[in-house]
Amino acid sequence: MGKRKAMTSYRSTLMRLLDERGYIHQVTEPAAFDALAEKEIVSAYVGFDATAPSLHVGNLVSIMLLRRLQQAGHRPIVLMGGGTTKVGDPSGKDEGRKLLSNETIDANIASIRRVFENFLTFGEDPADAIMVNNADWLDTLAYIPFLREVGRHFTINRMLTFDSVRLRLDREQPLTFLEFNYMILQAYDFLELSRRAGCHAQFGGSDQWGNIVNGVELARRIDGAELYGVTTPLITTADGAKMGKTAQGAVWLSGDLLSPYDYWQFWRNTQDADVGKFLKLFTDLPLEDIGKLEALQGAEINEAKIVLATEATALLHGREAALAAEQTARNTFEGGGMGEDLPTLSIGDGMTITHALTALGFTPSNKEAKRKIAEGAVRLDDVTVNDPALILVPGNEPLKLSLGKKRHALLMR
RNA sequence: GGAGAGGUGGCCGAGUGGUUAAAGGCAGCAGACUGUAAAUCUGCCCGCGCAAGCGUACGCUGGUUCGAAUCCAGCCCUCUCCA
Repeated sequence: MGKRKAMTSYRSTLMRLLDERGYIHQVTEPAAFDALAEKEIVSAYVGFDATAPSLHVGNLVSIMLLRRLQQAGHRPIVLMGGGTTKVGDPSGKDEGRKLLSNETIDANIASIRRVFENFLTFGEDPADAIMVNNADWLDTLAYIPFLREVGRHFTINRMLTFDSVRLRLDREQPLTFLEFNYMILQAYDFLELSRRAGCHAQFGGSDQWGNIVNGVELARRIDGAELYGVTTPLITTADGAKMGKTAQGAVWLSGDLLSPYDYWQFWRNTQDADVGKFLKLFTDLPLEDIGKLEALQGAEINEAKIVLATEATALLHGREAALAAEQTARNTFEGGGMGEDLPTLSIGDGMTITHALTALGFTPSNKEAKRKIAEGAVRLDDVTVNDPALILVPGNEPLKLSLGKKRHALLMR
């Protein structure tokens, strides 16, 4: 069963790479999987649910894990959860979320899949990534045959002990039979991918350990297949919070939902204590370079954060966009000036400062904008504004509107 | 189907007729200090409006009352135990 990463010396390129960069939390059979990865091209998958039109940084560890897999010469499989999303993962959530329509799920998948093209190479070669959708096999399952083939391998006794389920029961919150089936379907996915695509392993976050082990056991019982599971540590910030929240909400990977500049800023604001860890996980920089960067002390660590921000942004949005974001940030924060990558707002012939702040998304409401002005947090071209009724009039040069130290925008006609 | 408990702002959770836009905590935002860090301290934290003011809000719908999150009725939903 689950062993902590007891092994100190993996032999395969893959496992060494994963281990030294901090991706490994638990492995089902470390020695056997290590040996497999040394001897042949391994296919491994990560499942992604389609509950939103974009993935977010919380998914990034898994995505990077697939990237490492490919870098080590193996084959990543991206599983889109078109089928499982219709059921809903009960873990973590307090209550079952509202059911998404099939149309929404399909649209989400279409929107999500583009992100992977930035991190993985898809194609026909042995180590090229492929993408599959579990709706392809889940949607058409026949209930009774499925129960007889798969359902009989699951005991309720054991299912009730899983965190995702127990949490709900302990808190006396509802758990529907629909959601209760999620773990069975996910286990079945693993079996199905083993059969269809010769998949050897499943990766996932540490919260997926139970689900992954279920799949491993199911495939062994039904097919006698030897499958493996690897989980990543839950990535938290140094003070224990789950990473991935900003003022505007989740840190989306889609550029439509979060601009490259804002994405760059997210990484730039990393805590000191996390810089090394993040560089290893979220950039391709060699470990020697990372070692030097994380050794920087005091204010110098900011240079390491800039490298982190630029490298991480380059992976997702391309180097050009990353460098543009970096340049804008340098101009804005270090030069007291501005940069063209800042968010812009067209104010037409004039607009009150309150409305401009809200239109930019800096404040959630006009009321909040007024509060911020009253608090002295709002500046126009670096001069504090006191009048919430101030009307902004466009000039020849764009005006720089700032909220707090971090959020800046350009206003133009 | 029966008995009991319960549904309050992003979350947790007080509140049982007016002083309640609703205690407290968490999360969040801003200010000070800094390094676009952490920690700490301070302020803010439903919306619209320049403002006066207005509008929404305590599961839903009606009712009682000058006045309801608070009382009454019906309904919906959840949990626990029983069948």
